[in-house]
Amino acid sequence: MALPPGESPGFLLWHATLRWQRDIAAALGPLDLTHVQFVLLACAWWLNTRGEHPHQQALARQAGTDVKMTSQVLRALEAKGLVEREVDPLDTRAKRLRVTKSGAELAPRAIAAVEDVDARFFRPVAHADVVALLGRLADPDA
Amino acid sequence: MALPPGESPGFLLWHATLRWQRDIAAALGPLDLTHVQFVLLACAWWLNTRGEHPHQQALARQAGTDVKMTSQVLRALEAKGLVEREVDPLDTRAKRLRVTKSGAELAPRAIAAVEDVDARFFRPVAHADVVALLGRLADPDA
DNA sequence: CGGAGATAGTCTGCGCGTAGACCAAATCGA
DNA sequence: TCGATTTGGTCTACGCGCAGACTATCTCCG
Repeated sequence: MALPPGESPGFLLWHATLRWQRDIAAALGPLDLTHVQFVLLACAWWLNTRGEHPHQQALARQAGTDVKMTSQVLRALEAKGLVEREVDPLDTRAKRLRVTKSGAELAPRAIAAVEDVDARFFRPVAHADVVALLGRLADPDA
Repeated sequence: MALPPGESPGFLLWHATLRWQRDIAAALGPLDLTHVQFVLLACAWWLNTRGEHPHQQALARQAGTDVKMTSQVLRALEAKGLVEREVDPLDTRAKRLRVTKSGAELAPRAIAAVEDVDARFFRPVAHADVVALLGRLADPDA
């Protein structure tokens, strides 16, 4: 019990992410995107460029987001005219995702903004170290 | 642009923290505490054992939490009978925090549970590496 | 064919996490 | 001393993040 918890790894992880999220939010604010909106837009856009029009489930899997939240955020993106959700004729339960022209124009700019934040945020540490360490923590089975 | 973002440090940081938060929540659930409730209870308890009865602001500074959320969560802890918020006679705006007998009994158990999660969660990596890396990311000015 | 179970998506509810506005009390300075 | 500013705390609002329940559809198997 060595509080104050300045040395607790979990505490540091938590605060590092909070700080990172604030930086990301500040960078995406001018683009009128939240962090999660960005992630889903970017993932959908990337899949679209590969010729895939994923279901919401597939996108959630790709982005590592909760399916229920994905549903909700995608509707927000749809309301902003950045994506379209069309019913899959082969499975009328599911919806295929298509990034609109406006979304396709926004996505690369948002990605650049986020990569810029990442570069600045992680500048104090070596890239390979971060990826190795966080990769193991984010998904120990990988 | 190397999506899927499996290699993006920010993406990994985000997901590592999400996973950690789920583990923490699972460990604290049986104690009827959320993560933030735990942090504030533990910090207040620790300060109390040092003979300090901090204001909410001071506790928020110690825990690195938002002041407004701290206010709200402390009222939840008060409703559970874990802390008391008594008006400071020297500054009637402020409230001094005192962990109750019940809170003082719960805090060490919760701390043990969280330390257990941390030990398991960070087992795949070296403790010194994590602290060095996350410490710099959590507070680059330190 | 028809019922059982699985799957895609949505709805409700709760607790952070952050921002902006607000109030009351304390402090500082002319 | 009185007014301006600062400080401690609360309120409202919005968007995650997660859990549980719900509908509609699809699939599989007898």
